[in-house]
Amino acid sequence: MTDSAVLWFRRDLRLGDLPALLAASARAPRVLGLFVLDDALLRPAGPVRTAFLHGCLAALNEQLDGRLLIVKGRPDEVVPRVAREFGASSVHISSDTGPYGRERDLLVSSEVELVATGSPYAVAPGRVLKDDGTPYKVFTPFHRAWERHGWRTPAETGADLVEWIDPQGFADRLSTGSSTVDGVNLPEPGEQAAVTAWERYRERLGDYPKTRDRADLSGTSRMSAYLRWGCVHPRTLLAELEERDEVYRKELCWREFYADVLWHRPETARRNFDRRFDNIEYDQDEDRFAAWQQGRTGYPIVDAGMRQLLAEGWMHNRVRMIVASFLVKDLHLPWWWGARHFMRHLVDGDLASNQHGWQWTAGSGTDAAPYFRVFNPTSQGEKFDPDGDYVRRYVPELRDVPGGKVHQPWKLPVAPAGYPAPLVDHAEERALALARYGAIKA
DNA sequence: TTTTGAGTTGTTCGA
DNA sequence: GTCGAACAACTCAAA
Repeated sequence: MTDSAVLWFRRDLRLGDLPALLAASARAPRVLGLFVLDDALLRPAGPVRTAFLHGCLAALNEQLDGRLLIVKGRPDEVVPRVAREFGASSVHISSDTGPYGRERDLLVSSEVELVATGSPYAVAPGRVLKDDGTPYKVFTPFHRAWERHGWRTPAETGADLVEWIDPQGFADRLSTGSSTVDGVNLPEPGEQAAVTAWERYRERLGDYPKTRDRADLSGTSRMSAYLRWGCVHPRTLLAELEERDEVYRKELCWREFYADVLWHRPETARRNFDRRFDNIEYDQDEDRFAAWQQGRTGYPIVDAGMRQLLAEGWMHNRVRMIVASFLVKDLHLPWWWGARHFMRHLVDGDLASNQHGWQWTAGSGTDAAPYFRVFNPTSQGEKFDPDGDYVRRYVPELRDVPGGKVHQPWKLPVAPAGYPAPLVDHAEERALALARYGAIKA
């Protein structure tokens, strides 16, 4: 037993149910909390996710009575230096199972003793395997095996477990950056906010199966940003679900499935999971891409979604599928263009869920949508935003169009001022998409 | 090894 | 308006 240890926070910005903290406390009575602002990690993130991160760091710092050490730099340089400086013999982490995190941790572990305890998942990626020892490629059997595997109950941890080392005077110490972005409505950051949001949502969990697909209602839990930064662990949520919450539990499992897929196939963060789709013909139309990004396609549900993304750093899950289908199958643009845009703007942007969600839409992923499954943006709008409230909330040009009529503005006697005509004809583009997908099968 | 049942999220067409 | 079938085979998982 030595005197002190480092707890290096990454995507586990909390103190409750944190096994790495338990492990650190078993090694040393005095612990230094560290976060490394790593350019490589933050590069794909835009101002929104960065601001939310800073908010979470500020909240964590407050929980530690101002003793969180934030340092900018390369982890393989910063972490060993900090450990040396504070006389720590071990550095404790929760595993990061993404492609970048794995390489980074391998590099750091050649310099210091890196002790990994726990992961951001109820079941760590790589644990659920088929009887023959190979990973699952289809969700439903993975889900069955994942439920069978099970997970621990939440660990009892908290700030009072150790004495936190005060890093006052450490030369490179930074304070947290801004936790706001002009014009963007972000969720309240931090562990306490996550717990409060979850407690409030729990009362409405029973409605989840009925309302989760409705863009106009607040039927989803909006825990994604908190799960992204580990303000709360999925185990904590799972422990409070009941039998009847199967649909919600399944959604948490999707997050674990995609993390598992990325663990086994790290290259699929950039490339098609199914390499046969490398031959699909995509267009390279920057103007159409810009119209999609800005929410000026002339299809109201698509434009509302893209504008919600810019206004809130978040988009309703159903609408994410609609805009993704539109980019890939109506505009014929590469899925990774859309994936990159999402990763830049989403406050909950998670590499595994994002890249594989996009590949599902594009047809190139695990358990992919059959290629003939092309979302119709008009009927999806009418189905999941029946009164048009969602569209009017984000598209002011259509604010005076009543009810569900808002989904087909081109049918109105007078075209709404300032709103664009449809960028493409859906029926035509659908036929073209089917033809291109059919071509690679031949 | 072989066989069998099944596979997130949809649309369109024709009866 | 409502309903079922077609869309297309193919791969996966497990018995």
